[in-house]
Amino acid sequence: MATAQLTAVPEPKYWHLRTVLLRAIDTEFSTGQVLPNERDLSARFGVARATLRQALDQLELEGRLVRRRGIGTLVAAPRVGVPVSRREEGWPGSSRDQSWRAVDCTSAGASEQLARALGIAVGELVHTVRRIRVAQGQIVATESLHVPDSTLKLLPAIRLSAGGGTAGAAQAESDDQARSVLRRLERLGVDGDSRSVELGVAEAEEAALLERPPGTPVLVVTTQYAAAGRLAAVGTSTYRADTCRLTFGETGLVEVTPVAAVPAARTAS
Amino acid sequence: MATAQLTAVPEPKYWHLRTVLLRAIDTEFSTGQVLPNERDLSARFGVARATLRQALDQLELEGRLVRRRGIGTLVAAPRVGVPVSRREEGWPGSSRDQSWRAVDCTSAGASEQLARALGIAVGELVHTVRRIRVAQGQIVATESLHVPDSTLKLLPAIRLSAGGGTAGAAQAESDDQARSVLRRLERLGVDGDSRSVELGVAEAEEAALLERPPGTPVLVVTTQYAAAGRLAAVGTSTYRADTCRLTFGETGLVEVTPVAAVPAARTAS
DNA sequence: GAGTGGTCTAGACCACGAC
DNA sequence: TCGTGGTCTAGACCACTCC
Repeated sequence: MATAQLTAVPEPKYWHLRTVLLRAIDTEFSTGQVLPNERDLSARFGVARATLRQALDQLELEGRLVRRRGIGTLVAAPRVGVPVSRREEGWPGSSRDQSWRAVDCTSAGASEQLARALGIAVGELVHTVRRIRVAQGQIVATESLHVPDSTLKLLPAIRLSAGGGTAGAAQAESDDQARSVLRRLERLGVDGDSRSVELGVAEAEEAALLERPPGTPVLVVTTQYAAAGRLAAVGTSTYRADTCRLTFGETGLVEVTPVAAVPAARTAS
Repeated sequence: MATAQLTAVPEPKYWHLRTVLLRAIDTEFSTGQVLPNERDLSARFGVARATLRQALDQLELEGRLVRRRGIGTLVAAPRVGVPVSRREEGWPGSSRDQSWRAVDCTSAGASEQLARALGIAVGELVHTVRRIRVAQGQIVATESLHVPDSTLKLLPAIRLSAGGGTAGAAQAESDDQARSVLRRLERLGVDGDSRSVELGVAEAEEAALLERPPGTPVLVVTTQYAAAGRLAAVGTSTYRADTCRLTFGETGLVEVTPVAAVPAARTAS
C-alpha cells in the first residue's frame, strides 16, 4: 500500500485519506484480506488515529470494509443482491416464499401508530409474525409482519392458539402460531403490495438479530399487502445496509449492476 | 430538555445519549427548532464534545437532525415520500415525467463498466443525460441516464447535435441535446424497468449538486429500462438519504407510513 | 467579533478474539 | 498475554454565518 504523505489540499484530511485507501482497496487488496491495523495506518499517513478512523468509518458505511473487534479491518465482499419484489419470491406464507424463516409470533391490541398504518381501530387484535431472512448463509434482514385478526377472520377458522403446553414448548408453539398466521394469509390470497425504502439505524434488539452493533445503518422497507382490494397487512423489513443491495425486479432483463455516477457532466462538444 | 446525568449502564455513553436526545426531540422540540449548541450540551451531560457529537451523528444519519455550520443543530422535518416507480411519474422523457429537470448531456464512448451494464461493446457511443429532481422545493436527487446511441438508432433520426454556436450558448445547447435524447427515448416507448437500491455516499461533485458536504449518505437507485424486449438504457439516481423515503407504489392503497420495528418479540401466551 | 459546527490531535482505557 | 478495534477525553484551531 502507498505510504506517501498527504499533500496539502483544501479538502479534509479524512476525506483525502478515504480516497487513498479506496484506491488501495481496489488495486492492492482482495475480499477478506486484512488491512494493517489502525495504529500502524495512522502513523504511516502521519495523522491521528481518530482521523484515520473517520476515513475508515466512511468506507465501512459504503460497504467496502468490515471491522471486527479483536480481529482487524477486512475488505468487504461485494454487496449481495436481495430480491424484494414479492412477485418473484412469493407472498408471505406461500410455498415459493423460501427466503424467510419465521421466528415467533405475538398477538396484541394495536398501538395508535400501528392502528393508523393498518387502518383499523386502536386496540384491535393484531398478530405479529417475526421473521429473519437468510441469503448466502448470512442473516440479511429481520421483519415484523402485522396482520389484523380481522383480516384472518375473512377465512374459516383453522387454529390459531392451541393453548396449554409446558414452558419449554413455548418457542415451538410460537413457531406454530407464526406458521398458522402465514398459512391463513396465503389462503386469503394476497394480490398486491406497495413499498417504501428509507435509511435507518438498528437499535439494540434488532441489531442483535442482524449480528451487528447498535447504530448499524439499515435499509428499512415498509410494505403494504392488499387482499381483495383492501389493506390486509403491513410489514417492516430491516436489511443490513452494509451487505445488501435491494432489487425490485419486474422484467428482470439482465442482472442489475450498479454503475458509478458519472464523474463529470461537462457540456457536450 | 432533561439535564440528568447519565446513569452507569453497560451500553456506550454516546448510544445512551442518543436515546435521551431522541426522546427530547420527540417530546420537547418541533421541526426547525434549534438545539442548544454542542459545547453546552456536552457540559450539561458531563461528556466530552466528541462523545456528544457521536450521538448527534447517529441522529443525523437517521434524518432526525440537521446540522448547519455557523447556525446550529436543528430538528429535521419528517422525510418526504418520493415516488420512484416510473409507472406513476412517467418514463424518462414522457410528458408526465415532471419531477426531473435536465441539466446537461454528454456523448462519449462507453467505459468498460458502462459497456457491461448496458450490454454493448466498449467504446460504443453512449449519450448521458444528467438530471436533478426537485420535490417540495428541495433538490432530492441527481441522476445520470445512459442511453446507447444504438438505442436511438432504432428511430428515424431527428437531430442530435446542431454543432457550431458560441461558447456562451454551450449550456443551452447541452440542454437541447438532453431534451432531444429524452424525446427520442420517449418515442421509442419504454415498456418496463427493474431497479436496485443500496446505500452509498456522495462524492464531491454529486454532493455539491445535492447541496450537501462530501460523504453525505445517499440512496443509490440503479434502473434498467427496457424497450422492445431489450435493454434500452440504464440510469443511476442518487437520493439524499436524510430527507427522502423512496416509495415504490403499484397499487397505492393508502399512504405508506413507516411503522417502528416491534420492540420485543416475546413468545405469545 | 461572537457564536456555531467541522476538523484534528495525542493521549487513555476498555472489550473482544486468538494464542 | 497480546493485539485488535471501540470508546472517551480535553483540548486546539478552522470555516462559516450573523450582527
